[in-house]
Amino acid sequence: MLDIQILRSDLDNVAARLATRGFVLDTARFIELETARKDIQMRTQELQAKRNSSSKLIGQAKSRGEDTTAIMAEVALVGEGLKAIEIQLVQLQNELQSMLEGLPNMPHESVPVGKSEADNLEVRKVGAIPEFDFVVKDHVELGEKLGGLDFETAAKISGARFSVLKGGLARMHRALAQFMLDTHSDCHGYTEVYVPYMVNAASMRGTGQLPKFEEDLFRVPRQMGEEGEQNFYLIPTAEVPVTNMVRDEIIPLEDLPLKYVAHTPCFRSEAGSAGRDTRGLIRQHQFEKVELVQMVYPDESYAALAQLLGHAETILQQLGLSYRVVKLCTGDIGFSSATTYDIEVWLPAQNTYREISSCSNFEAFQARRLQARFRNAAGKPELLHTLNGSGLAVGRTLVAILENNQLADGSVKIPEVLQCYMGGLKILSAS
RNA sequence: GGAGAGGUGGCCGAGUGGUCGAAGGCACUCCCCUGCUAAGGGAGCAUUCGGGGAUAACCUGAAUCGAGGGUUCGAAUCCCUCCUUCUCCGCCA
Repeated sequence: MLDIQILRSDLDNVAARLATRGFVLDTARFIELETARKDIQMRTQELQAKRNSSSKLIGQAKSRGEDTTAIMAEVALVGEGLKAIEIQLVQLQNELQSMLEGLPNMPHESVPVGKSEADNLEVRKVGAIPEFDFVVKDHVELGEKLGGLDFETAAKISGARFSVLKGGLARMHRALAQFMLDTHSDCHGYTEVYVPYMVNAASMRGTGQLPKFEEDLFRVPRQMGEEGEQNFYLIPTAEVPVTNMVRDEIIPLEDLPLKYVAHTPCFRSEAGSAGRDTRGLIRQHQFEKVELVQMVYPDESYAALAQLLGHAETILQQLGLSYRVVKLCTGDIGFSSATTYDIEVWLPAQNTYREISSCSNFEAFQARRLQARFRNAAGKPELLHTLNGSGLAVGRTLVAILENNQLADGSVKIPEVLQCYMGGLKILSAS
């Protein structure tokens, strides 16, 4: 959520910056709502002040044993007027609030202006692209040949876009998550956390998935009390539960930065991407991810983003995978993000780089919704900056290893750093 | 699932209809005192949103005592619904 003060004081500039990401801010509507809000709010508060002071007088008069019927009648009249105008005020504030919640974050000045992913900026390429002297197989073929990847059974028990992993593949999948968790907590200073996979609506709202992106989520209806219904939502990323840990909190300055790593499943309905990546593990309703989350002092958030990106890259380097880092342009960054770097891993069978991590600085955008603050040197609460990034998406990492480490006979070399997680095994073969 | 007790400011903790945004304590900030031990005295110290002011200091209004609704001229205090925490029992991984 953007700071409404900025909208009030610098509306045209905000509109211009949002326009770079293809968002049209209805400035006329904002001004209209804001003007009405100001008027109604002032009138409401005037009446409330009158009621308060009169009620106070009644209290004083009664304690002296005086007659209060006249003044009470007068205040009752004020109360009537108040009821009506308070309803108006609440309506206006709700409209303003939902308009505000619908606005995406403003891109950082350093973000390249562009319309689509075609305009993203390649920052660096790391690692040589592997060459093969045989025709490469994709991960689906490799996995099925190895007997460890089974989409038909997954379709039977759940449906499309689910998978069953078996044997060595299942174990490598687990090994990857362990390796990532251990690396980030032992070497990069993150505290490992275990968190709920279902969260309430307030949490989804806090990190910006709601109200705008409900269609991408899996909702779990839940009967509450007599008639009330209160939904759970399956998390689309660990970002949601982990970042929400600081919702409505004031963190002591000396505790910053907070750095958390969590391994969770992620659930996405992918409503908008029917027909894309229907083959294989690339795009699933359920996948696993090791997520890095930081809450930091505002001045340090860009340094923290660079670090966090490096932490994610370390994993790819240690696995021996080739990748590139891309800075997303204004037209391609996510709703809540001010700056995003994607890490894309090389997939031989697709002959291209594919996203395996996304690292973002949200600045105060999430913190404002979350009321996630710290106490600054002057002792005043101030909004934190929040960041997160995948470190990494486990399923896609598995895909990358299968495809990049394949041998001519369809067996797959296990990266050295994973071998200790796999009982010393060096190679996956059909056996 | 059953029974009971709670949810108040950064923390602890008073407060059962009226000058309470809220006693007291702790922590913190500033000043004074004291040459020295986790000593004493004084002052300040919630958040959010408005209005004024230089988008300062500051002045001023409103809202907020788990959430939402209700009663009332007036609610932290009374009523209703919900959420949540703790204790005991049951059950279970």
